[in-house]
Amino acid sequence: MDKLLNGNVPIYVQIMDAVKHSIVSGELKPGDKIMSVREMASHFGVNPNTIQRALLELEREGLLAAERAQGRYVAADENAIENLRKVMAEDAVKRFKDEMQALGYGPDEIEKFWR
Amino acid sequence: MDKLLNGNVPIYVQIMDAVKHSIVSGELKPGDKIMSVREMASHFGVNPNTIQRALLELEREGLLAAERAQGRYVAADENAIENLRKVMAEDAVKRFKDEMQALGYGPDEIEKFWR
Amino acid sequence: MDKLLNGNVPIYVQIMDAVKHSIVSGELKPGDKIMSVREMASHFGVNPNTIQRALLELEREGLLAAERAQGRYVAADENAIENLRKVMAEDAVKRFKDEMQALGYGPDEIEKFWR
Amino acid sequence: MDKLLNGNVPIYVQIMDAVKHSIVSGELKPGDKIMSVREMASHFGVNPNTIQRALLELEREGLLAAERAQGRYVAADENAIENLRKVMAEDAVKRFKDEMQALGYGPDEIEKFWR
DNA sequence: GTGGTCTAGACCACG
DNA sequence: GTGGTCTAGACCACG
Repeated sequence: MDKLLNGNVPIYVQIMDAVKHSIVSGELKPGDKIMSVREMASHFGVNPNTIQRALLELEREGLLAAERAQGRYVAADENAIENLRKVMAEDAVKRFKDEMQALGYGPDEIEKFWR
Repeated sequence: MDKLLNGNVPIYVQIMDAVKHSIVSGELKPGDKIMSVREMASHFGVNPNTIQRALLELEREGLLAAERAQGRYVAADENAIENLRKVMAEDAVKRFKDEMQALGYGPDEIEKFWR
Repeated sequence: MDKLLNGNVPIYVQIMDAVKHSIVSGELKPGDKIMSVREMASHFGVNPNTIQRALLELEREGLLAAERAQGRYVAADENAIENLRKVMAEDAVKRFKDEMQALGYGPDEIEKFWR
Repeated sequence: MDKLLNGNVPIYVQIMDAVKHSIVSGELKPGDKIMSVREMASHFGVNPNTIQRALLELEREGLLAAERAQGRYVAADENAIENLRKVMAEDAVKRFKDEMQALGYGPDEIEKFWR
């Protein structure tokens, strides 16, 4: 019997994920200004420092950029976004396969669920 | 931008899921005695009442049964377990498809990730 | 000589029964809002958790439904209520027959008490 | 919504009832010796004083009698027992009718449950 | 306000 | 020992 996960994914990582989803889904396009730290903090109901950390991390990944006194915008170009989408999809696929395997379904049997 | 999930899956549901996984994976077989309420409580680090609730729910689903002073055991037969496995797999498939769609992949494009 | 019953019907079952009686007697009609958990707890002089358990059980039976922040209401329609009334009556009949049999009255002899 | 009964039938009355049932069912016949106070106390898991009170009450009703150093026996004759049976049955009938009425069944409708 | 979840801990029946 | 019930009380999400 496994241990519980009890939601131990850090909030700032969840924030990063939400922003990434907004980007790959096209809701946010290259160059678009994103919400201010304060706005996001109240939107998600978390501390502004937590938002700060998530956005800094996303800057390091090259997805966002900040311009002093102008706010943050999407820095990734179409190419980078397409890449991100692929990586996130592969992640989802991996998690899915693991889940199916835990249920006792081998790679071949998964096909059955597609027809 | 979606709201955060912030781990709002109730602990008792997570416990139910852990037990179900133990059953469909074959770790627990029909008739097997499961851990006592107190054991599970200390194993998962939660209150015995939370375990109680999860196990009662699983009894209602017909997966477990209790015998006073003897403990609980797996009440589902092979058939019921096979059924549960299928339902859980279909659930996983649905969640996966939703996730892929959120990333902008249509049903057809998902196929690409299998070759 | 039988053992004593010593009132071992759990309180939450007694609560369920009280609510069911209110419903089949027409005191509570389909769609009617019922007392809040806290109100019932103080009305019956028991812990809110005990009420909670009784009401959850009744939800599972489809008699009640809850709307977050709005309270609970009677979810059963006239048909379901009529059905419940029948089931409860058959239960009462069965208990009565058992009691009469314990007193040494066969099914035929019970008729005498009706004229 | 009614108040709960919460098992408020006094234990000594429940004991009386158990003895009466043993008598009308024929398990105990006129003249039969019954269990000692101590035996009954341990059988029912209650205080001997509670048994004492129940048996004294039954003596007052003429059902039992005690003989110093010999124990108690059934003092009622066949006639008295037959009478007791009738009274208890009428009680059961009354309680049953009340229950059915609470469920919304009139005296006539009760007949339906007999065919 | 409402219901939903959870903890901490007690006491019971049963074998 | 085991599961079953109950209390007291906290904290949460939701509107």
